[in-house]
Amino acid sequence: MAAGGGHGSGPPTIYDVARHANVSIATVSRVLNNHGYLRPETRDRVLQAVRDLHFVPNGPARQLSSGTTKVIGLAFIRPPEDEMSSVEEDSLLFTDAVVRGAELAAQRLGYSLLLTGVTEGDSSNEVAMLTGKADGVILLDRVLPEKRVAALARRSPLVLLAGSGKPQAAVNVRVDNVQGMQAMARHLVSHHGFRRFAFMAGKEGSPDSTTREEAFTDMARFLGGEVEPSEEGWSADWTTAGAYRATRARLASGAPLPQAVVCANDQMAIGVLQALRTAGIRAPEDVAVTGFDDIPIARHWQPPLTTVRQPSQQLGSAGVEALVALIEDRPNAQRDRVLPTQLMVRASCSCPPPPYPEAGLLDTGPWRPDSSTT
Amino acid sequence: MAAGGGHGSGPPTIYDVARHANVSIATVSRVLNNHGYLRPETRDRVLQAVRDLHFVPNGPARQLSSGTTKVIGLAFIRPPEDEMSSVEEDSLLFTDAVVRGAELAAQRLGYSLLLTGVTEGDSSNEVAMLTGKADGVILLDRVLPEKRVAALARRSPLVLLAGSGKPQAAVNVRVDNVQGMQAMARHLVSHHGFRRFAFMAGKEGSPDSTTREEAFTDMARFLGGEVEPSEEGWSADWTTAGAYRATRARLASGAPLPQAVVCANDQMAIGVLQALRTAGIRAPEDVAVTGFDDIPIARHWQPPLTTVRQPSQQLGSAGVEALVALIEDRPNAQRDRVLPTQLMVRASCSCPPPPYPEAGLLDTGPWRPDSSTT
DNA sequence: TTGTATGCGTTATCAC
DNA sequence: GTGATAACGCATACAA
Repeated sequence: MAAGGGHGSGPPTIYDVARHANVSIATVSRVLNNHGYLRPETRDRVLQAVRDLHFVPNGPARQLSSGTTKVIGLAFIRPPEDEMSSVEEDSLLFTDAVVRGAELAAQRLGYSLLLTGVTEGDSSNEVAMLTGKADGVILLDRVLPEKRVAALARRSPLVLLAGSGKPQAAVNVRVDNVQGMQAMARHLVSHHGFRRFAFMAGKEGSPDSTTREEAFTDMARFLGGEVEPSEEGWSADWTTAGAYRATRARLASGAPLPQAVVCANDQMAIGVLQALRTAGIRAPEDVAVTGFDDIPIARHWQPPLTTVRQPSQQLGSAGVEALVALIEDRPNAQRDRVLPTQLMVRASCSCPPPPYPEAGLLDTGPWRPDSSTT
Repeated sequence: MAAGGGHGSGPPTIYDVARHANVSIATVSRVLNNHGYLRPETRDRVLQAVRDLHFVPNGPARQLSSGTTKVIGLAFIRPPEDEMSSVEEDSLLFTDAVVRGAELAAQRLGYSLLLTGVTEGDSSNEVAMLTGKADGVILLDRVLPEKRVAALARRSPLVLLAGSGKPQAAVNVRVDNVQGMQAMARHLVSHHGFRRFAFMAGKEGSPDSTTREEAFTDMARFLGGEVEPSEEGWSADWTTAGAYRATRARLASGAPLPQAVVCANDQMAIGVLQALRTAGIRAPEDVAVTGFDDIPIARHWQPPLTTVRQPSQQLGSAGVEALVALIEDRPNAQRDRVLPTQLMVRASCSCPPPPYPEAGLLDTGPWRPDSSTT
């Protein structure tokens, strides 16, 4: 109720401005919003009053009256604080990049971003509340189970980012997992001649992991390769530590190793590499290892990681654009959008390193994007 | 005005809930906010109605009425889009980390974060507008000139993050640039015996850059070293690309090189390293290079970067905490807060690498924090 | 061209 | 315990 900060007797309102300029509040509102035509003289008087009083419009009042907030809510999963290795910390870059892209697009379109990190167990209706504060909501990577998504979508414009792409309830913007993994399979089978693979899956039931696994497995088999069932222990929970443990266990079993381990993300690929190194197995000479995402350290790792790049920033931007189209009811709104991925060939698949390992780093950074698809 | 999304006839209000539960809106408001005492029976009826109707309170209305938004505005400088190298884009930018920390603290304290990137020329009163939408505002680095800061502080609780610490108008939360840079100077002069330095400054007028430069210069000179004036071209705009260009220009001038280039942040250090490499100059053998921030890729770079770690996330958290204390008028509010920094000694200063370069990567990753101050 | 009056959905102050 | 009802600050339909 009270202004709260000891900042005088509350901020000035349009009433104050109106009095100061000898006009009505309607006139003030008009000049503030460039509506109707006013005598320039009046206009100037109002603007002067605005400056004199350091008037700033009250957001909530404006929003309440206009029925629109010009705010976009973005919810993302915040990992538990305790189990964050440095590699995990790096992985947050994906989220950060998405946020950055979203903020940029929002700004361009005249919206602001309301950020909401939700912890795994969600607990409260934190994200439902977003609905009341924003004109639309973006959900990043499965912050909500599908049922609740459908419910949300009924109440507010909604965009799902980096999800499975299945929910019909909302607009989906995601990345082309299938294309990326197919390119990977082609490269490993056709270029390197590998036949025996293992696929390191992410968290059980994760759509991203499932999609990537299926895409790789299908294509590899189609090309004559074979993939160990992930029940053989090739499964972790997206984390480096998990993949490290899984790989060590697998090594201890004594079963013959595959020629290549294809991982559902970069963090796990790094875990696999660590485990191999610890066991004295060379990569990529003895076993090739690949990842997915192209997190920043991927190209700085030893060996530099062959992986699939996904455009994180664009994902954020595209999400906001889709949402705004939805909010503003534009007909050209695409119900779904799939962003391309790109195979980044580096050394961990046993491709030879380029002459100047870091020459490309001022540019987009790959040693060499895959060219087999061009 | 209109509901806008074709989502029925507008979201339900407390009136709808009241009707559905056969009570008055006052009662609904009471159960929603846990005020006064109500008959449990009534309470349940209302809650049931809330569920039935999927009611979510209208934020703006609530905010207008209560006079508080429970929102914190965070403004940061957004680098020009065209000037974003992969290092800028991919690396956990200092800004991203701060945002993350801020979001976390805000959530804990019951606030949400409203993000506003401001482009260099500021142009509009974007950040002034924040004042009308949030209970308080955080300004990251140098988003506003000092005069406007003072004006803002008069109108709203205000926290300056990573600023000079000078403005008395607002609360300052920052990092101990001086201590970090002094440690760096001591290490380079006393341990390595370097005498001739250059300092690569960040954006002109940025308090962080100025402070770091002064701290390093003063200490280095005190220890008998000399530092080229930054007018000699050792100045960029915090970016890798800028530092790369500046360094190339400097090399082209033919002037003798310093023994070490100390940079105001990691991104620029990387730019310097790139430029040196391109020119066939070895680092750290011919010229040592150091950074500031300890962004994640710093320790993965070749050579791994000697730098000063600053607790970026904590900076964000501390900023929010200080702001909330200000907003809620708590007396224990510290006017100023300075977070410690830590010198991270790696290879780019020509210190020898540790036996297993990547051994620490599953942990927090530094090779070796500086021990000269202990 | 400008002023008057009403409504936006809540919270909170009264009465009952 | 619960129900009317007056703000909150702004936008806007309708008058003038």
